[in-house]
Amino acid sequence: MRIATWNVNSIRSRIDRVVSWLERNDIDVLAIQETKCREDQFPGLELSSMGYEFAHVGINQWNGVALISRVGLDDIATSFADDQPMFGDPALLEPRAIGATCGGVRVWSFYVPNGRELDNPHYAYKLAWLERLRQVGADWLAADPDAQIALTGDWNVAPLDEDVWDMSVFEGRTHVSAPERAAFQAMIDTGYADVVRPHTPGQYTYWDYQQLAFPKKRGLRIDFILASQALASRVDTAWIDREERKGKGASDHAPVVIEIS
DNA sequence: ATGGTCGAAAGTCGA
Repeated sequence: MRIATWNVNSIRSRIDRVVSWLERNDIDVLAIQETKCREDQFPGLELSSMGYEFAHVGINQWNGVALISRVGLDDIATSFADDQPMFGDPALLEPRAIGATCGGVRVWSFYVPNGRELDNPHYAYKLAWLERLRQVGADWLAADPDAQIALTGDWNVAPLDEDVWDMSVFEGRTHVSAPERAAFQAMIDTGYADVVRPHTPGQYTYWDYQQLAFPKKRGLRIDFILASQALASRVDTAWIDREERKGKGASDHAPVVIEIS
C-alpha cells in the first residue's frame, strides 16, 4: 500500500496534475494540504470517477485539507481535537486537520500554521497548535500502543540544518527556530518516527516559486510522514517526487510517499 | 537571458 502527502497549493488549479500523478504512481491514499477552496468547490468528480473516495474540509480561499483513498475512508474527523487551537478575531477553527481510517491505517492530513514571523501572533498559534497535537497524539498511543497511525502533511518546520538550503538566510525567521524544532522533535519523542528521512538523505520537499529557487536547489524539507511504531515497522521504502515540482503549473511542494507491506 | 512567483473571495494578502 502506498500513502502519500502533498501540499498542492490549490486543488482546483492542480486537479489535472493530481489525477495524473495518482494514476502514474499507483497511490492508495493521498493526504493533501492547501486545497484553497470551500467544500462545494472541491473537484471530487474527477477523483470519484477514478475510484477514489475523498473527504475535505475547507471554508474559504485559505488552508483546507483533504484525504483521498481507494482503500476505504472511515471515521472521518475534521479536526484533531475538540479544542484544536484557533486563530484570528473572532477566533476561527481553521481547516488544517482531517483524519480517516484507510486500509487499517489512521491517516491524518495536517497543514501546520506557517507562523509568519517570530513576533507575529501566528507564531504563538503555531506553537500552541503543535503542542496540542503532540498531546493528542500521545493520547492516541496511550489508548492503543499498537495503533497504526500516519501523521502526514506540511509541518512548516525544517527540523535540521541540513533541511535548509542556507541557514544564514533563515536566521531570525520561522521554520528553523528552536521552539519550532523542539515541538517537532517532541512529536518524534512521543512515538512517531520520521519514516521518510532514512530513505531520502539530503532531499528537500519545498522550493519557493520566487528567485528561481527550484533550479538553484534552494529548498527546504518541511513535509513529513510520521508513523507510529506499529506502522513504521511496515514501511519498506519512501521517496520524495522531485520530478513533480518541475514544469509549468507545478505546486511549490513535491509529493512525499511511503510504501508499506 | 544577467532577471525571474503564484493563487485566491485579487487590485491585497498569504505563502
